[in-house]
Amino acid sequence: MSTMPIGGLAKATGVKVPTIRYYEGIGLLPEPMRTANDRRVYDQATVDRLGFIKHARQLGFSVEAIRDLLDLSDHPNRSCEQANVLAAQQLEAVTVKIRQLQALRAELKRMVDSACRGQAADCRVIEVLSDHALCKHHEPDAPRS
Amino acid sequence: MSTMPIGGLAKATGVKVPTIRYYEGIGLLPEPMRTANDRRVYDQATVDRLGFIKHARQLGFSVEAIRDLLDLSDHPNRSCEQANVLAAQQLEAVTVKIRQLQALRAELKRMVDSACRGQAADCRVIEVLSDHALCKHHEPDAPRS
DNA sequence: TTTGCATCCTCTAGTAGGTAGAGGATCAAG
DNA sequence: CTTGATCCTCTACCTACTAGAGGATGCAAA
Repeated sequence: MSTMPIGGLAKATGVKVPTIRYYEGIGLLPEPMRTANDRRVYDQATVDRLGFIKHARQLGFSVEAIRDLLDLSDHPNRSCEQANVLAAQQLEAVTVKIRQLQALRAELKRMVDSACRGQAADCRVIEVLSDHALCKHHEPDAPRS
Repeated sequence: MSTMPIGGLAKATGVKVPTIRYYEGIGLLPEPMRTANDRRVYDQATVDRLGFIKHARQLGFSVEAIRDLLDLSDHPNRSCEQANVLAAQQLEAVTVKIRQLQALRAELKRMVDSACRGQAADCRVIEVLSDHALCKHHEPDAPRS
């Protein structure tokens, strides 16, 4: 009943077909059963697992972190200490990134607000980019995208 | 006087040596003069140009956008209209990303705040990840890191 | 002068997290 | 029975770099 081909799993979860195969390749999803003609067959458990993965990716967890979280989810009698640690780390990482982006946004906003209508020679945007001293954020690191 | 080898340029700008060669390879930096022994020699103009690139990267501009911005910077009599557009686009992209990350942070915070001390079976973190319905953000797209 | 370490060169491959396409087999509907 | 959608594997591409191999050179101390 609730068995489906890879396209069905894709529709059920909103994860693209090549991405599903990719997750299988890197071991996030187990190798599924196959039909006589080598087509993958999935069940509801895989829908749930892939939903978990998708949600975690949306929250910005790395594939490696997800591997650990799935492992915990697969072994409910283990301590969930590590899940807490991973979540806290991710929260911290997101908080830091927001701060970086806000500094960045402030500088971009100043650039945009003073945008000129003339030639590049007088362009504030170009000028600010040319002279780091003109801007107020002096972060040591670029916000890693 | 102000000519220097690639390591000097790296020190002067804070951009790593392999990254400088990479920028040359993709055409962001012009091919520099060479000594008799094939070593790259840079001048102050390149320091400035690389500073421009670094700053723009810190602001999150893509290499392609930087290519356009450098092109404008190289032709000061062109209209800077496009620089304004690029800056505005980048501002918009950063604004959107901040909003996404804030929604995400809220959900992570809820997860972390309700962290349990027990076994994975009862873990809120695992549970929330397993069931998207438990969370309040229903963004269609993942925040593209 | 020799030793030895830092710096330079080119080239290839790896990173994360996928996406895109080639080339071919198979399924399901009309 | 044919047509179009879906499936298969495999390789290559994406961004923006980073790491390392393998070898040549520069510069300073002993």
